[in-house]
Amino acid sequence: MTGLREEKKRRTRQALIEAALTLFDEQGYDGTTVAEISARAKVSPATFFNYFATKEDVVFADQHLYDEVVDGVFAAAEPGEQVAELVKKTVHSLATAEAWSFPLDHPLTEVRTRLLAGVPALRAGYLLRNAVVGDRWAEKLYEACAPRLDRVEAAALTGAVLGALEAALRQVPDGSSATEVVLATVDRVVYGFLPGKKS
Amino acid sequence: MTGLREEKKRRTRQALIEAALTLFDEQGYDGTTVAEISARAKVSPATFFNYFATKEDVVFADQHLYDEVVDGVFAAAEPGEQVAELVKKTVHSLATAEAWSFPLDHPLTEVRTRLLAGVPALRAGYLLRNAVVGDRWAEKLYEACAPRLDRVEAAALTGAVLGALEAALRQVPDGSSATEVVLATVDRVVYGFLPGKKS
DNA sequence: CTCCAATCTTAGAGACACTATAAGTTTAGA
DNA sequence: TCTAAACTTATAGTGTCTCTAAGATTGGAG
Repeated sequence: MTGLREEKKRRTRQALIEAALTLFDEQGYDGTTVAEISARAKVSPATFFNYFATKEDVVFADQHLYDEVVDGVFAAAEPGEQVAELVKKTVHSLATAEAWSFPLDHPLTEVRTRLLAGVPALRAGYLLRNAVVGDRWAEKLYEACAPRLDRVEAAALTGAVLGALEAALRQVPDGSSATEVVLATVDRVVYGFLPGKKS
Repeated sequence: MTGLREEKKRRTRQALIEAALTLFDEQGYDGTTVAEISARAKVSPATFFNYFATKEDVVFADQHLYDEVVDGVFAAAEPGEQVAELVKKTVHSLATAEAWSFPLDHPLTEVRTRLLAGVPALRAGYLLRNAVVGDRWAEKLYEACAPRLDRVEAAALTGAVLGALEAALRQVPDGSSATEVVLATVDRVVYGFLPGKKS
């Protein structure tokens, strides 16, 4: 079923991502044109926009999968599950999701991380995608936990978790353990919202 | 000292903001060109970019003042002040700062709020500016409170507060009291980070 | 009042992201 | 092998934004 057509598309897409990240690394994001990216991937500029709606989209690759990750957590949740547990499970699932089109130890993963932190336009795109996932997360959390939480509380909780993680991870020195920071940060935020439920 | 020159510039700037917001309201953000905005304000398109670096900048007006608000809070802080107090003071100062080039009851204020929430590109810009203010806030908070907080904790705390507020305010129905939501949300986030300091 | 210098506005040319359309090419399946 | 669908591409155009240089306006000195 995975015909020659699909395989070719997959390889073109991957070639575009690799070409883009490599050029962004060498020349900067603003210093690289879509024409250069597509030339390096040996396709026409029109084809680039066939795969990615915008130039910045190529950096975010498969991040849209986060929506499905959130849905999956709540689909698997038992009714009446603790709010704190649901939040932590979601964070864990998001943190370990393979939504980056490269293995974590691939050199271009580091390039992408550096771009997301350093190029304002890309940080903005990252924050927006984060916030949109947060909207969905809040909605699911509300549905699963009402009336223990109202809509405002659910949004504040998910917003706080995502906001804290984005800011905190920015301060973690390279090579240091991000996982510990994630766990500690989530614990503290959740504890503020749900004092009785400290795990 | 406030010569005729400065006054004229101020009026041109205000005219551009009003023209832009009015047209965005009538035709949508994407459906409005810089040429239309500058025509309505009776200046050339080149002049528009003299006042605003980008089309989206016109929506954010004087939001850069938030940097000075943050600096002001920490300049006025006494050494050894409680972390919780500093955070709450900063939120209060940010919430009441006049950084919107209109009185809060001006009709265009509502238009701007609707645009920031509804147009993805503008929400992204808003989130980015929020995050940048958060970076500065975290740095100041760390300087004022070290070693009671480390850099990661300071960033997580400010990120959580800003993230929670952005998400929560999105859920508050029109006309309902945003102030109460702000206060309650900040209390909960701060309490998570500083359990002994509940106010 | 006059003129100079600084500042502000503007026109014009151009780079680049992105859209729309239509034509050409490749693949899947009958 | 032939056809229909899917994919790629060229072309032309719109709109944001940059740069440069020329024109207009203002503040201050003589």
